[in-house]
Amino acid sequence: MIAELALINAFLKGRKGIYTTPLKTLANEKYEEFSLWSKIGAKIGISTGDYDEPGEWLDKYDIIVTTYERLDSLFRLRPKWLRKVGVVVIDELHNISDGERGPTIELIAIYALKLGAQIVGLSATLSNPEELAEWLGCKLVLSSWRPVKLIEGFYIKRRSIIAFNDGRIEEVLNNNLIDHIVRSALNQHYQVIIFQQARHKAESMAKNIALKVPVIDRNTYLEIIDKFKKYEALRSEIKDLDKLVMHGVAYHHAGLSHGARLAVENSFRSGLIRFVVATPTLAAGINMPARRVVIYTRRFEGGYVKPISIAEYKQMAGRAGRPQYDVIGEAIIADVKDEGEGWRYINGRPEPVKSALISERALRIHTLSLIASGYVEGIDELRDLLRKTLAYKNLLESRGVDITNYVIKNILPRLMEMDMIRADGRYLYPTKLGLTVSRLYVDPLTAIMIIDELEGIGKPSPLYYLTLIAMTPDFTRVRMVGYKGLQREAYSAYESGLIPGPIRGVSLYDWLKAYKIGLILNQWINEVDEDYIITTFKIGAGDLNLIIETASWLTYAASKICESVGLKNHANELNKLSLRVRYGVKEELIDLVRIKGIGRVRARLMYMHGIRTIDDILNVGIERIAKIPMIGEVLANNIINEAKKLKNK
DNA sequence: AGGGACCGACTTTAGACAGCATGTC
DNA sequence: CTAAAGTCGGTCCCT
Repeated sequence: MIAELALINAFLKGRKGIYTTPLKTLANEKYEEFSLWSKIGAKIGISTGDYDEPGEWLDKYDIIVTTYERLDSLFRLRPKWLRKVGVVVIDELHNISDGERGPTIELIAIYALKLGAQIVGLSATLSNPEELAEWLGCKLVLSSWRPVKLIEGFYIKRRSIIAFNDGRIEEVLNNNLIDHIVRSALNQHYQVIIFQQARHKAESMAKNIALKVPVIDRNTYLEIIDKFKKYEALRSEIKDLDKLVMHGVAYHHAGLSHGARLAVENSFRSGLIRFVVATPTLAAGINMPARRVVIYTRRFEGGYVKPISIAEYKQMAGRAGRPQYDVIGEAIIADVKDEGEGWRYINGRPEPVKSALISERALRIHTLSLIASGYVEGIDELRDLLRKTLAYKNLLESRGVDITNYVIKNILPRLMEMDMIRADGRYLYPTKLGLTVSRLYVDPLTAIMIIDELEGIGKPSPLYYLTLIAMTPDFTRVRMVGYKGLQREAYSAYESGLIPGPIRGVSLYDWLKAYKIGLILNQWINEVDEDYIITTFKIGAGDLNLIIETASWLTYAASKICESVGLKNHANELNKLSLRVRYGVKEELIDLVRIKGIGRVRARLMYMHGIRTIDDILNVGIERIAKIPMIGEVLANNIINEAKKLKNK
């Protein structure tokens, strides 16, 4: 409400407002919510990687909803309308301590301050808001109001009870927590979300629960299956989840396709599904509360098992209680080692957030962007700006270290070696490469790895390019399993020149991972069926999507990077490859797939029926197109119209 | 010979943003 | 640094 007041206040004064969130789904949600304000004439816009409207275009909107990275990218492009921005709202501000994405938030805040905009930071899990408010020059507003009362408790196995913080004790029958939770939920007719910390645990627990729950009625079951079909979950996913939803149970994690996730969320919200076992995907953002939430707290990380943070726990506990239906919500911790730990989760404050703008990677990326976008034109200016960061403040206070020295002595020279930045006395300016890299939103190191590897080699195969981009730091964060057995195969591929060797700084495992990603993408661009790919490579549909998305972005970026340093042949090859990755097609279908309404499957069918170019479509006549399987008259008509449009361009 | 219980070695472990130009099957 | 589940292949025993 406070954020909305600030946005509307700015609008009434003729200023623009920006609302920035960590997730695309959250951005969509806010965009829809804010659309209400069109009643008073405010024009609402959205800008994420999914819907782009290039920088200058957004001028027509009064309130713009973005993701953090998108806003950072907009600030770098410096469209003229930025002058008109009166307020920047940063949602889920605690993310500032996230190692990957926190630095982006920090930079957004700095840019906004530089614009003189009012900043509104929002967070429900922040123990040091005073510190952040002071840094941002904001006034702190605290509120503990919550639409539904939250009661927290934990399971004490030794005594076979759940102890709640309102003093209530709940007996656990047979000392079997999940059995008890399921039984009470069935008796009292409420829904439960269980948070596990590993995908396989979420899946196996969902299967166990399904065994304890009677089959639901057939119509409800069919309704759920319909949703999976409507949202376009893959056949293999429906097959896996079928036996669970039959009992009103499902699992939910990022390995599922977007469609399968939507189907689970939607079925739960409409009460068709009673139990969902999820990983922390459901903790942030998605509006899917339940009367009861059960939380497992142990996660394997960095070589051993450790408990999740209080902040993470609070984030998940916050899912308990549905505003329209419940008077209270209950969060139950399932696996504390003793009572002390239980109370620490319940009564403890979330860990104070600290700046993450201290890693070499983050500083490299953002130092380049500051100079490339012209916010900083000299060393002294750079130093002044860095002194405004939270990182500067945190490091000076905790260790007496001045981070600006590190940037100027280590990061800056490295960027100059990469020939992305040049200095003229104390004046700093970007090279063409530096400018390109910053605009493409890639890590400078990614660009250097690509250039170094491709310089001086001829025309490698798609697999070579794909393995290369999969090795870059912008890609290695993608999860991948089952690559250890590929060592021998990878070496022989390397020896026959099919793939690049491990580039300096890339570990053996990252190289093998890259090879497996290369193999997967190579299948994808050769039109192998999605279901077949995920089964043979043992990855989730969601994982495949992430790989495709990332590869499509990075092949495009690689193409532009090659172009900027005169590697023209590679630029052309990579450009073609990026289209092939985006659509999952062989080269001969690139022309057809440009048409709205035609993807990889229909394009192949048309090709087999002798329609191979846009000209063919315009020449053969509607009957022949409508006769092709999966294409009817309506679609054929649309296809012809779209082809005409493309032809006239 | 075939089936199944059992055992030990080995593998794996959360999430999700970004370019560009417009929809997919 | 505080683990646990699944997979795979082999062995042993019974029918």
